[in-house]
Amino acid sequence: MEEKNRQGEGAKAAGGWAAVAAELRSAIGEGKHAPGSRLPSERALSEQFGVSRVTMRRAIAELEGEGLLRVARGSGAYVRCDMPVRFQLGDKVRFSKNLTAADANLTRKLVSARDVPANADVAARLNLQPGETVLEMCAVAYADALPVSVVMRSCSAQRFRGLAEKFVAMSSFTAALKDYGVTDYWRRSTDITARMPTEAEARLLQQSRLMPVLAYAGEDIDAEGTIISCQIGCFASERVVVTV
Amino acid sequence: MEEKNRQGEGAKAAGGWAAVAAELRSAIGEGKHAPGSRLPSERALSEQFGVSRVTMRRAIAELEGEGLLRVARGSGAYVRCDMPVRFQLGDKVRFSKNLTAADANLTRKLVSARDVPANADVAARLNLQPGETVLEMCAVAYADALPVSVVMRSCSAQRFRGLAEKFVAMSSFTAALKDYGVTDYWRRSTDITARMPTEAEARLLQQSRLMPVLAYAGEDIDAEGTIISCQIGCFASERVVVTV
DNA sequence: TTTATAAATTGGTATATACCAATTTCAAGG
DNA sequence: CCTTGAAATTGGTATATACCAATTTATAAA
Repeated sequence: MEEKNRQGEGAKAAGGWAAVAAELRSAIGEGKHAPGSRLPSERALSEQFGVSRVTMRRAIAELEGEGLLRVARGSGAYVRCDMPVRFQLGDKVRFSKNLTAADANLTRKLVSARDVPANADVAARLNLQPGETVLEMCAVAYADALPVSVVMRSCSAQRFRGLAEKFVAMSSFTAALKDYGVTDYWRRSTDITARMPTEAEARLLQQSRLMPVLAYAGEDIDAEGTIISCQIGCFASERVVVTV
Repeated sequence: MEEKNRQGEGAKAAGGWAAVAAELRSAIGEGKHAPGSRLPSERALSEQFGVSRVTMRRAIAELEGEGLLRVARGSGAYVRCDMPVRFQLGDKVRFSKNLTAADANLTRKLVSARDVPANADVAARLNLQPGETVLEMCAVAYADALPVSVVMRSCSAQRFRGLAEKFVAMSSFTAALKDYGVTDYWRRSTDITARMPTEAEARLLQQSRLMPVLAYAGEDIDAEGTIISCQIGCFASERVVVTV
């Protein structure tokens, strides 16, 4: 049926999707594919490299995971122009230039808000009884129109009744919280780890499902040490570097 | 040749690898596959779910990326027993119970050490001239035999000549640095982000290439503010939660 | 019993093919 | 010039099949 696979006796060095990925990676690094430009189609590339489309796709997925490519269905694969170049061909890593979040225009958008009974985890973190009603808000943060984080914020529904509406009106949590007697608040602690995004998160962050996110969880407290809210969210790793 | 694909008219709901992954995820969540136990082979599962082995593999890869499964070539796929359960079927995230790194037995092992000319990035961070020789050491940190991080540490080769040997002998950087007049040192700042591991990193961390790592970069300074070394490394996200 | 070897099992890679779905392109119509 | 809609392009998903590579299991030899 197929031509009796000749894996191993191939002429192309160590063959396989990894070799194809390495070759493509080098070609991009050498400027053979300009940043921002579109790569040839998968079908064309697979022919060019002398492999099947499946193998070609595997190689492309690898580079997408590295942040070198951005793949758009129906359109094509593009060389990322903000060139993170986090990877050096050895086993060393270089970080992208600090995208100065300072001078970026940060905005927030409320995606959803609803009252739900607190589960054990949230109840413990908010010092509430399990089952007590909490206001759960999902918001996306943007830096100059680019989404950088999506966060699920939970707080007592009793104490902060109507907070969601106030936030939408004022477009600021800090301002909205003032109506509840919270003049200032701080982050008590933050837990950070890395994981793959859910489909919803990838969509909200406008990032590939193959790129991980920087996940975090933490609680906000006011001057008296009372817990205001707890947050669980994630940053788009391709656009955010957290400095501690 | 094949039986004319009937995608879309399938009987299995929304069909596709995502549906298979969801079904398998639920089955595991419901305890139909005990933690630590081995799943049926890919070939058996694909038959059981009524999909091709390729599709089955895609679904399994998804769950491996979520940290639910550990896949071992030649052996099988196992349900992870430390069950992180970071994902909740909605769009919420729950964190694993803090693996108390405090009472874990932390050890370090030097993987490699060599003198190399500093590239622009390292030179700038160490306040050296580009091309000046730096000592580049690669070390892996273990918590109770489990690798948790791999780090590439660079420092001036002139000032810290023989540091690698001293570290191996004393098995402690802090102790070894005392021989160079460094009584104490601090972390100036740390940049954190998430990315996929290189093949070498995945091997050293004994983790799947489908699981991301928590990447970091930072510099150590002594009491006078002089830069001692700069580090670029990553944590195994499946085993580490960084608390800030 | 232990060791060495062969066979079976199981995941990993690769090919060819077919069709779906989103996007882009382009020609016709207003 | 703009809009509409068909056609082409391009990535996404799926099947069947074959062979490679690491591991495990069974078997034979010492």
